[in-house]
Amino acid sequence: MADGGSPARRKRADARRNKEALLDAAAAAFVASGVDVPVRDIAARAGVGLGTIYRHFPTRADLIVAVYRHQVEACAEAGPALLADSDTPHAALARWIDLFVDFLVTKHGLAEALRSDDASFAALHAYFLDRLVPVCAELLDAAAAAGEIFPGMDAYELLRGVGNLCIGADSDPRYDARRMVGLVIAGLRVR
Amino acid sequence: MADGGSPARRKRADARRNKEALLDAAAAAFVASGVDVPVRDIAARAGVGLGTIYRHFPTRADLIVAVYRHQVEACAEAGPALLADSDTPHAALARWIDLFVDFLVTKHGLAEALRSDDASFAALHAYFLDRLVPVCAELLDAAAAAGEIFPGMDAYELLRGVGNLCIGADSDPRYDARRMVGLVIAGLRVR
DNA sequence: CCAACATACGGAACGTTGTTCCGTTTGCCA
DNA sequence: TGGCAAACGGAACAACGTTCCGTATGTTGG
Repeated sequence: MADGGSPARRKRADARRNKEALLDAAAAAFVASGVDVPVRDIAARAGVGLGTIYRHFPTRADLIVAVYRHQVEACAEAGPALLADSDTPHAALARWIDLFVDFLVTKHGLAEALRSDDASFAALHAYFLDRLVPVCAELLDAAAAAGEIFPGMDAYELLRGVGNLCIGADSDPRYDARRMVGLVIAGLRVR
Repeated sequence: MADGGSPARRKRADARRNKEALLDAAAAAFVASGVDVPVRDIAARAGVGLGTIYRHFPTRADLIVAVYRHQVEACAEAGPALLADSDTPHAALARWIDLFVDFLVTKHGLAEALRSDDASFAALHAYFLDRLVPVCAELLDAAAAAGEIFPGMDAYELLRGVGNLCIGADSDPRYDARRMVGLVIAGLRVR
């Protein structure tokens, strides 16, 4: 358990408890009110003070990353699997992007936060990009190598665009982010 | 009947003057700090009090619409002209969308405001849609009639998606909204 | 088991921004 | 020019993010 050598002392029990409570409370609050939910609401749900939430998660991005880390990891890991399972690299790309879109549109306000240039979201930005851009690049390269899409598409730009297309998709019945993303993926094809 | 004809009394001179000053100040403030610039900043630029700005422009949307009305009108009117001048309806559509994108990406924060579901932006939403959706629909219909794109694309959805793609395009050198929008337009083509 | 100390906690307090409200000023017309 | 409706200004309040420090408590050495 001790992470050998590192002098990182075991945290106090109440600190660990509060961190867990905050994660649970934040997850619930995000579902109920979106990732923009006021910090006070999360603290109240968790039954802790404001100081506590800022001590454990200095920025909102830290909290969001902590809450959604597992799902982002799952999405990242699905990339190679889809490439192996799909008929063509382009199909794998399309299915992977669909996973990403499904994830984003079901998280109230996450797409907005993801593209925000607010400094307090830098960690969020960085985490998503670090984890997903390489996967997307791999899929793009495979599809380009197979001659299915024109080469040179930048993975960051594609993800950024797809993320943008997901903004507000959950609060407008006349807008279907999946259909628009589908157009983008179709537009990538060589003709 | 008593209010028949034009009962609209001529406004007081100071009121007209202040409204003009506010429009100028808002235009400058939008350029300098984006359409999210604090109301106080606009009031200070115009040299008026807070009450005055709210009296003339009850919501931020009213102010934004007033500032950009001319440019939106110009964009709307360019639609039929492009249809007449271009080689094909699809080309006209592409050029018109480019106009729209150029307009959006040069207005700090406007794309965000446009897609916001905040009630105070309802008037903005309504104005842009009323003015631009019919034009876009006309271009889409023409392209579909010419067999260049698959039929059934909804003008509202396309504009909404294009607007989304423009969000944050002016603060990220790695992201080119025009290229992403180009993919969408390419994706519309029948193959 | 207890004391002493580092750790962690809670929430008051402050800054920013949107929005309302009302006492005061001012343009306009008779 | 007098009077009044129109318009003005900014104080005041609410919501929110963020900081800070006096207080409480888990942990550990004796």
